[in-house]
Amino acid sequence: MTALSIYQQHDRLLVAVDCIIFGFDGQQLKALLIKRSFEPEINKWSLMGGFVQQDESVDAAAVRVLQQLTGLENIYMEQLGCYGEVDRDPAGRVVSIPYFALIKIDEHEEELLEKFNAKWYALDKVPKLIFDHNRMMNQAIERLQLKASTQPIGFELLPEKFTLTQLQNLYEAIFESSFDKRNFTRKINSLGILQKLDEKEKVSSRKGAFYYLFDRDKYNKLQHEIKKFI
Amino acid sequence: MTALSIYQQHDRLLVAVDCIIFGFDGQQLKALLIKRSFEPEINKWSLMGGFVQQDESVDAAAVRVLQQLTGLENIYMEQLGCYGEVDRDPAGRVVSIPYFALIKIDEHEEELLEKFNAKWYALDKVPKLIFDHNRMMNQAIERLQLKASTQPIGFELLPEKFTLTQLQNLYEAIFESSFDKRNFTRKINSLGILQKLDEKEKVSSRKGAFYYLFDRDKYNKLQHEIKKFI
DNA sequence: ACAAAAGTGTTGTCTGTACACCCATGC
DNA sequence: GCATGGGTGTACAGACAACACTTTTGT
Repeated sequence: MTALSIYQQHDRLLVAVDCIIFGFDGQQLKALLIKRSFEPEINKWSLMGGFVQQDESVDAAAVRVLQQLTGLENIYMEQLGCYGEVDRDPAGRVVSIPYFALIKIDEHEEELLEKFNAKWYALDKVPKLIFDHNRMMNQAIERLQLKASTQPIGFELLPEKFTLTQLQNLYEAIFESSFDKRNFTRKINSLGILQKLDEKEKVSSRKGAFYYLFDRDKYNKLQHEIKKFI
Repeated sequence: MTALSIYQQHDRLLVAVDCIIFGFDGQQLKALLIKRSFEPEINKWSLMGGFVQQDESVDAAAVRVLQQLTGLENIYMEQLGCYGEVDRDPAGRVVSIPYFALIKIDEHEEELLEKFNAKWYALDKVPKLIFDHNRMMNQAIERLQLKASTQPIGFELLPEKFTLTQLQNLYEAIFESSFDKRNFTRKINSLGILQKLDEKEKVSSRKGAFYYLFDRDKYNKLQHEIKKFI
């Protein structure tokens, strides 16, 4: 009896990963969806997904799928859980592990949209998706809100240099609410994790707004003192 | 080509569930562990687990495994995520979905310990477990803390009637810290979700302490106003 | 000179925290 | 009558929320 055969009697299932990809265009949070090019549910809107292979970890499968379908690497990803209903996929017994990914939308937009039938949808305009993908999407939004309130993941969605107004717009989009500009600025500055540059962004105003950087070193030192971001 | 055959080319994996079972003995939070009676890693301490079958959902498998190994039904359970490293189980490629469960320890204790090689361990005395089960345990503790701070799941660990001291001891065990009795009482009472009984618990003090019930109806009405429990 | 976005302080309210004594009862 | 755990109020500090005007500069 080899080690492998111990489990021979048990059922084996297909295991998939699905990616909820978030981007921010400066005003709205958006999710990247594709029109499926294969059965079942061909031509319907869907998350980007793929199957986990025998010799790769589930996390690695998520990274691979994201890379294959978008060309993106070194992306913030986080596992959301496991969707395991028997009939969730009509074409077979597939257990799916959804991940959410945060990308800087402007760096990659063109290549993505062309390559596959991909499209950015504002979160309140997301169409009906296949299977249980809308539930996954909603879970991802909730998790993004939860996570963004206690950890500095918002910066994954912004360009490296950003203005305070851009940062506030992002958080307003994530939390679907609006903040007082003075309170927001004071709160963010008091965290001590931003680095102010001398350079100004001059496109969206005549006066110009100072650019800031997220200072990851400062954050790493302070992170145990920071309970709440917003 | 049948619907099923569409996915024929993809690998199929073993999918398991593992249960982190928490109980509270009045003083300490404890986890229920078993000494494995089968290979691999026979006679080592382990979480309670089993394989997901072709015709049952992953959630249903977790409920079934808990029922089979403890006799317990109608138990609070919550999925924690997915552990998918290739080599996590040396005997085969197994993806595991851990769940945490909260049980009222006193109602069931005897039957459990006998039936299997099961034992309650205080959380700071948990031994080395097989595979990645210690990581799962730690994740479960973190999740329990997170969840208990915003939702009324503590009551799943207490007998139906409990005193404020018992409730405080529980929260102190969960958060590994101690609270001021007056502040705790005021906070809990201000939530308006407890029902005070006329009856007193007379074992642990001469004066006696009033019993309370968790009032789920009141909670359901108030839940959107309650952001934070403790 | 004006339009448009950037930047900046103060005050009141609420929430959380620290702290100590009397009460009821069984023995 | 005393030992044991139960029950209760107040004061201070920090966090959060509401609020409006001046600055800069391109046209």
